[in-house]
Amino acid sequence: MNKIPQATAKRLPLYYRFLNNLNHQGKKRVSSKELSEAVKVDSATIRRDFSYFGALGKKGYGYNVEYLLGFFRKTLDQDELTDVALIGVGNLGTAFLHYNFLKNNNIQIKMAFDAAKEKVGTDIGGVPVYHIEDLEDKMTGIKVAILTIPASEADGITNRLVEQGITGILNFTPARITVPDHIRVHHIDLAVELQALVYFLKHYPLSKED
Amino acid sequence: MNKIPQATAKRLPLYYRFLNNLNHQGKKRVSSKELSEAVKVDSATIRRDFSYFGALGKKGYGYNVEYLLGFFRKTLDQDELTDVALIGVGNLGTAFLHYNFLKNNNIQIKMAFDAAKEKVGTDIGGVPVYHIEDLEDKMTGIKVAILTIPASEADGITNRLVEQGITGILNFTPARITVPDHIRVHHIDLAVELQALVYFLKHYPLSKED
DNA sequence: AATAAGTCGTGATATATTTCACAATATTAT
DNA sequence: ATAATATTGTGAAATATATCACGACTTATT
Ligand SMILES: NC(=O)c1ccc[n+]([C@@H]2O[C@H](COP(=O)([O-])OP(=O)(O)OC[C@H]3O[C@@H](n4cnc5c(N)ncnc54)[C@H](O)[C@@H]3O)[C@@H](O)[C@H]2O)c1
Ligand SMILES: NC(=O)c1ccc[n+]([C@@H]2O[C@H](COP(=O)([O-])OP(=O)(O)OC[C@H]3O[C@@H](n4cnc5c(N)ncnc54)[C@H](O)[C@@H]3O)[C@@H](O)[C@H]2O)c1
Repeated sequence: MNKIPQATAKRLPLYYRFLNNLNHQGKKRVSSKELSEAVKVDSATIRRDFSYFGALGKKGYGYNVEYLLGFFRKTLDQDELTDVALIGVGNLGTAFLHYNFLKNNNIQIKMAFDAAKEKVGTDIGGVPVYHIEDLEDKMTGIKVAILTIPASEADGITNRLVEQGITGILNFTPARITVPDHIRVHHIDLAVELQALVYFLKHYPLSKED
Repeated sequence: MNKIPQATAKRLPLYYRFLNNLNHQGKKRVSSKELSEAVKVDSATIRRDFSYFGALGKKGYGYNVEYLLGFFRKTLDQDELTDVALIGVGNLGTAFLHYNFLKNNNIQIKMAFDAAKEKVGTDIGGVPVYHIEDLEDKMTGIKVAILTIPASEADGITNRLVEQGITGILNFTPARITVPDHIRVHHIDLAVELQALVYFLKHYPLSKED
């Protein structure tokens, strides 16, 4: 595809969500300056981001909310549904199941797996929980997994997911898992985020928000 | 302080944790190459990161695990305890309370707040839950907060936190909150992370891990 | 119709981060 | 001892990202 910078790609879902809000509020037009205040991204950065997709706005006017939203809906494939499996129905996994990302987007946790007998067979937030031994049977066709198991289990389960044909993993365990090159892993390391915040507070006082 | 790049600062807690692991395993030395494989960061980047703190290794040898660990312990202020308050004891907040980041570091959730009567007065994972109305009374001295309330409540609570003297917020709500310049906010937007992962899978196939 | 105000899209520039590649040095093997 | 091997620390180059600043165009106002 075209060359959308990764930094831009990471902001797209954010723009999408705020445009959706504006649309629900009945707003018809929006400037990069207004959007900037809402999402806390510099207005020049927003204009640059949008410009990778062509000229979406009008000089002197701004952007048409509905048009922009429709454009991003296509670009972000909001019309295709992506099914996701969640592995590890513990504290964190259970929170995700209750939340379910479905709310206003195109991503849905379709099934969950756990090793504990008492969790298997239940239904949390409308998502069935299967035994981890049934992973290979049940998970056919699912390409994305959320990992919320203990760190010690991460490598073993990852290998099974790779075998099964996964293409993306959102990893909440502190383990840095090893996968073949064609598989994408995003790590969200909550303890590291908290430590980094504290480090910044002590060592970079008064700096601006990030 | 000196000029540690932010990108480097964000990796420090990660290095620290892996060095800790190595130390527990009884390992005495480690090379940037080995560390690179463990944390999935290019070895040149690791050497560059370390070099901001001076010459911590020995050519032809690598790094002494114990020495490096001691160095980072001081640098990351692992000896000072940072107290944190959590606001919003719902699905996500409860998971964090059970986890408590205390486990192997210097950060501790000291108290939690919620608006729901049935949660107030309880004790989750050893952390007392107070009523949100008592925020100003109870929270004296605490400089960091984790926000796990509904998005609609984010602005109001943020203002109260700012009044109370907070300096850092880890915000899990989808709202982009507004704060004065001297306050640092890190957003962790789980829905955005998942959407971004899916976007990358569809539009950047076969690219390497990030 | 003319003027003023607002806003985009983007070339140019600034800043930040990563990676290459190699001299210098340490360790290990013979 | 000597040679072979390993590994750091860093200048230089490459890449990535953010921001400035302004011409061109749109809309609103008089
Ligand atoms: N809870 C948090 O706030 C938090 C914060 C940061 C990181 N994490 C990380 O997220 C992960 C999950 O944390 P948690 O608090 O939910 O832990 P948890 O212990 O509550 O949940 C883990 C779940 O995984 C299941 N499990 C264990 N082995 C399994 C296997 N082989 N296959 C399938 N399921 C298996 C367990 O039965 C349990 O239900 C951990 O790696 C933790 O370090 C959690
Ligand atoms: N749970 C998830 O997996 C998940 C994922 C992504 C984002 N989030 C975001 O995290 C936040 C929390 O999510 P959740 O699933 O835990 O929601 P939740 O509804 O389970 O919990 C919210 C809690 O906040 C409390 N609360 C409400 N108003 C309050 C106030 N004014 N002061 C103090 N407490 C108040 C409620 O009583 C409740 O206990 C939300 O903003 C949500 O969008 C959650």
